[in-house]
Amino acid sequence: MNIGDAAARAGLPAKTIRYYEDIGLVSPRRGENGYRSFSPNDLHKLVFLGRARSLGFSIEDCRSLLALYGDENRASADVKTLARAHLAQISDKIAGLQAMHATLTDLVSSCAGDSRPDCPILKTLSDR
Amino acid sequence: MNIGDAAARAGLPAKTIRYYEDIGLVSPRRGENGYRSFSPNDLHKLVFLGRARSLGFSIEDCRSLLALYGDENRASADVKTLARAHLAQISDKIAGLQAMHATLTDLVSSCAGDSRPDCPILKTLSDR
DNA sequence: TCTTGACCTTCCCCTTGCTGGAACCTCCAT
DNA sequence: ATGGAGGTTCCAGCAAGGGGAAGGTCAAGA
Repeated sequence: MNIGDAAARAGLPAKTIRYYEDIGLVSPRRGENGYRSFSPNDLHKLVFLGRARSLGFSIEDCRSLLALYGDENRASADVKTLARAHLAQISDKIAGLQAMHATLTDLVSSCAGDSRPDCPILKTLSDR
Repeated sequence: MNIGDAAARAGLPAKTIRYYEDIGLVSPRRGENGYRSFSPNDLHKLVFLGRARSLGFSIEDCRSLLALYGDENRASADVKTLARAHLAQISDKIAGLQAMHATLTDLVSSCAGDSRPDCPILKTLSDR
């Protein structure tokens, strides 16, 4: 299967797949013509990667997850640890964003939003 | 005031301040020796930038905010519009992260996390 | 057979918002 | 005069790809 089909089936841009090959996440064979040839297993990996990425796992996490997936003797504890660490990062991000959101919501609601220059948003940002 | 003092007072790394000068957000004068010399107004801008950045505004948003701040004839509506757009982006990000969080929480809680290889997390990622 | 258009290849630069480091200059205190 | 703590520039790199150029290949239609 050529990269275009693999991309369509995996739901990933071809560019992304090439990048994944570049960094060693997948290693499709090459045909006589130099085209990448994706096996069902390669495709499967790509789908796996797409899902892991859509859950916010970093590329390095994905590399670890793929390794664990391929390891018959893995301990599910290792997967769980990785996922929990990621979960904690997500929580942190959410908390940070919610703090921003709260502050900004206050500021926005206190701003008249008319043609006059007075603006509590700018005032807050520039306050001494 | 030299960059080190400006950095300490603004709560920004010196590197960041040099970067901000590079992209035209601040324009401190230069002394005879080539050192940057920050005026109180420059410092004020840096503090402004630090706060805006900490609220998640992009550099380009910061540029606009600074321009609005310096414009006596601004309409507060323009500031509000900018802030609201940013708020919407934050909301989107939060929603995305919360969806990830929910999914991952489910997966994590369903994983035994022991020494056996069976793992619903990997199973979900690799499911056909 | 020729050509056209879709697909593939590599390559390098661009993005965001900095951060680290190398090589070098300047200032102040001893 | 010398040492160390500042400052300066420039270059490289991070995540995770995206854009686009220059060129090779393949399959179908005239």
